Amino acid sequence: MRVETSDSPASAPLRRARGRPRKTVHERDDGNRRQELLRAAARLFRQQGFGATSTRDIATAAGMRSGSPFYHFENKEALLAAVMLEGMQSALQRQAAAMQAAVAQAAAQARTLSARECLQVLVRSHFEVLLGPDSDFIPVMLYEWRSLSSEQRSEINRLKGDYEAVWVPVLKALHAAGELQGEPGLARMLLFGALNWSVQWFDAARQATLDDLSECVMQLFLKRS
Amino acid sequence: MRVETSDSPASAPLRRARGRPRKTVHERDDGNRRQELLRAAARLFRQQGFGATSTRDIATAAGMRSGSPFYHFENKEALLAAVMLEGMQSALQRQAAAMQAAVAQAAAQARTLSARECLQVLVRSHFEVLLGPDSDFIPVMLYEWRSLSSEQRSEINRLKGDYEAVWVPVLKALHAAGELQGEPGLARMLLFGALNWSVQWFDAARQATLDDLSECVMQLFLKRS
DNA sequence: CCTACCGATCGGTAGG
DNA sequence: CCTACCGATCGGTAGG
Repeated sequence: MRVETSDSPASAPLRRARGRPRKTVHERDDGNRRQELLRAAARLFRQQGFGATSTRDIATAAGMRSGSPFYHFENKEALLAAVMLEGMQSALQRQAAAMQAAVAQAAAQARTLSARECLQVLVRSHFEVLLGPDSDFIPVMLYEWRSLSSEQRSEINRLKGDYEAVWVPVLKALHAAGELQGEPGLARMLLFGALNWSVQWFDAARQATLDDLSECVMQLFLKRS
Repeated sequence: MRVETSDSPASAPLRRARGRPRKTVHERDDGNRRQELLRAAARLFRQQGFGATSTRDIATAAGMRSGSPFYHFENKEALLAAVMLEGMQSALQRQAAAMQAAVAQAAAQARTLSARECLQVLVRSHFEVLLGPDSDFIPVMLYEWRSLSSEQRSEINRLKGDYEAVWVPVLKALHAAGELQGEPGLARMLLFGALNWSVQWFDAARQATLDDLSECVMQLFLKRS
C-alpha cells in the first residue's frame, strides 16, 4: 500500500491539529512533507548518487529551504537510511500481496501452487519493485549500500533477510526437482544478480514488458522437468 | 600481471636500486606515479564511491600532496574516466588471452572449441576481471557509470562494445542449439547481471573459488543438449 | 519550516 | 610534484 503524497484536500484535516510537537521524536506526524522529502531524495540519490547529491538539492526538489530537511531527519545519512527502509517495507508488502493473491487464485481452483509458479510470482513481483512505479527506493538501497553506517545496515539487513527468506524454500524445491541446477547458495546470488542488474539497463519505454522479462528469466534459469 | 602503460621494463629496477623514497623531488617518472594514482583512485572509488572520495584522499593514498593529482589529470572526472579506461583495456587483454589460450589448446588436440567451452572460458575470465587481483577498476566502471560525463562515456562505451561483441556469437550458437533459452538480447543482459552482481557479495576468503562460481553459472544457465 | 549563518572541506590553481 | 592559497559549496545549527 503506497502512501499517498500528492496533496489530497481530504487528507489535510485528518492530520493532527497544530501545536507543539513531541520534542523527543524527530519523525513527527507530518507525514506528507516528510514523504515528499523521501521521494525527492530517492530520485536524486538514484540519479546522481548519495555523495553527489546535496541536502540543498533535496530540499529544493521538495520545495523547501536548505535547512528544512534537518527538521525531519537528523542528518543526511539518516535520510538515506529512511529511503532504504521505505523501499524495503514497500517491497515486502508487494511481495506478500503477490504471493497471497496467487495462493488464493490457486485455492479457488482447489489446487496448490507449484514451485515453478511460486518463482514466477516472486520474479515478477521483484521486477515490479525494481522497475515499476515509484521504483527509486530499492535501486538506491542496492547501489548505495556502502554509504550507510554499519548501525543502519543491520536494521535494513533484517528486512532483506525477510525478503530473501521467502525465496529460499522455493529455490530449494526447484533444486530438489532438478529444475534449478548449480550449488543453491551460489545459484540464489546469481539469480538475484540477474534481476537486480536490470535497473542498469532496462528501459520500459523502448523494450520489453515486465512480463517479457519474467518469462525470459524462467526460460533462462529453469530446466524442463 | 598489471599492464604497464608507458614504463620501460628497465626503469623499475633502476628506481628500486636507489632506494628512493617516494617524496623525493624532481624525478620525472610520470608513468609510475600516474599508475599509483590510478590504483589508489580505483580502490577508493570502489570502497567509498566517486562522490564520497576527495582528491585529497587519493593524493594521500598515493603519497602525494593535495594539489599533485592535478599535475597528472585535468580534474577529478578525468581521473575517474582513466580508471575505467584502464579497467576496460585490462579486461579486453585478459579476455583475448584466455580465448587464445583455449583455442590453442584445442588446436593441439586437432579439434575446435565448442560454444559451451567458449562460454566457460568467457565466464571464467570475466570473474577474474571482476574478482581477481587488481580488480577494483572494473567494479568502479560498473558502479560509477552515472558519474561520468557523456563525452567520456562514449570512448569507454566503444570498449564495452568490443568486450561484449565476443560473447554475442557464442550466445547465439548456444541459443540456436537450444542450450540457452529465452530471448537472446534479454538473456545476455540477465547473464551479465548475474556475473556483475558478484562483486557485491563474493568474498574470496570465505567462499567458493572462481572455478566453483564459473561451474555454477554453466549449470544454472545452460540446458543439456 | 524559514532566516541567517558558520566552520569545514572541497576541487582546483599559480608559481616554483 | 610541492607550497600556499582561493572561491564555492557543503552539512548542519540557532532561534523564531
